[in-house]
Amino acid sequence: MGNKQTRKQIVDAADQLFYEQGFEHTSFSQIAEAVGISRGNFYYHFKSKDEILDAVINLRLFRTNAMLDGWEIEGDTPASRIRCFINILVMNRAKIKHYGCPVGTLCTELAKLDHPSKDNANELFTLFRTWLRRQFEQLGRLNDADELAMHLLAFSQGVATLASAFQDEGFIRSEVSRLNDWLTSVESTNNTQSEVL
Amino acid sequence: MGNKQTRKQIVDAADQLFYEQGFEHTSFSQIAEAVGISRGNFYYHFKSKDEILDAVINLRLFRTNAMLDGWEIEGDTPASRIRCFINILVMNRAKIKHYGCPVGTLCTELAKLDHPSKDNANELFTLFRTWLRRQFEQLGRLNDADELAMHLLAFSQGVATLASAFQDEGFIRSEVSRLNDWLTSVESTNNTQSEVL
DNA sequence: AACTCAATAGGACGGCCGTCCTAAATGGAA
DNA sequence: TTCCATTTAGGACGGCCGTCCTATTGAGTT
Repeated sequence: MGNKQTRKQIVDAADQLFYEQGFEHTSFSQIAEAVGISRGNFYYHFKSKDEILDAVINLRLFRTNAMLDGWEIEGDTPASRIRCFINILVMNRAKIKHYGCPVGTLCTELAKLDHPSKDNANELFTLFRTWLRRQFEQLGRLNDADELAMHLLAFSQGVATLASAFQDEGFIRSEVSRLNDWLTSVESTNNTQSEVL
Repeated sequence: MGNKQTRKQIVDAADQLFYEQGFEHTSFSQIAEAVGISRGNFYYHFKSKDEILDAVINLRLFRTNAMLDGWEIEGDTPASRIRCFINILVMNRAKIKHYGCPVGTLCTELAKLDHPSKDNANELFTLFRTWLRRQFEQLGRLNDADELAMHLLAFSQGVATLASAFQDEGFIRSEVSRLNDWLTSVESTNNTQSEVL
């Protein structure tokens, strides 16, 4: 069932449009135009718009998992792996300036819509949280690994939100520099001591 | 022109609905029902939905200004005034858990819609930024007052976003406690030294 | 009581939305 | 070539949207 090629194109186009314009604001016509297919043909591949959303979220979950797995190989120390995470802010700074964080903005929108798929979207956050927690545990912070993970996650979110509001890529760079200093200080302290954020 | 009473009711209802459901997702019918007037009567008070949005943003700007002015009187030291800001996270934790930060979520939505009023909404952030910067200056941090203001603003945003995604009020409390510790450390260092966040 | 004008109710309008239906095209298997 | 299942195009549908129009209400003035 379903031409996998076309289906993939639809999900990719929806993924991008949902990010740039939001889920609700994106119409079938726009996705159809982006893919180059007719509007009516949609319902051969998906029964509803919500089903496309689920496919987009699953795609993002898959990509995120792959990215995190890649960092496990790439970084040879827990700290360097965490720096991979911190660096996505810099790497994606142009898009973040325009559209904010793909995870945060989607979760925020679905929460306001009280959308059935909002928990699926929140799972994206959980993915990062769990992964970061494991890195901090490997760093020796057994007692507060989850706290540090949430802390880092929260601050990244805030940086993305403000960078978008103030249209300021420089802010991303300077705050990432701060974050790296913070991580260095976390590395050099034992796990009973609590850093000042 | 315009019954000020009804107009105020419309703006108040829209303010709340825009916060809880988002701007785009809120319809005239919903606002009309909330106020208890007919849908057609709207256009006597406002020419368009965008005009209501502008009125809502102006209302929020006014309220924010009043709140900040109040804190200037309430807090007798710059640090205690900043703690007023930090504390709104705790005070509004129930609503934040459900709907996120009213400023951040609105700015994010309008940015995605590329809405003409997005700059007006961003002015809400600027209000906080400028006020916080002044407090940090009065704290003696002349060199990095704006940086500290943005830093605090960003982190508050992130806390609100994650608290909403994970439906976790406890996270707000613990991160606010961290923020207060951070502020204490900022107080006790001179302005040439940069804290680790 | 007659008049005025701000304020309201209610519905008409064109448009786009998500959804659904059906006929046509496509392309590999027999 | 014929057949059949997959895939596509295109339009119909009901509904809600934001917008606009007009008749009516109602309170205050003279």
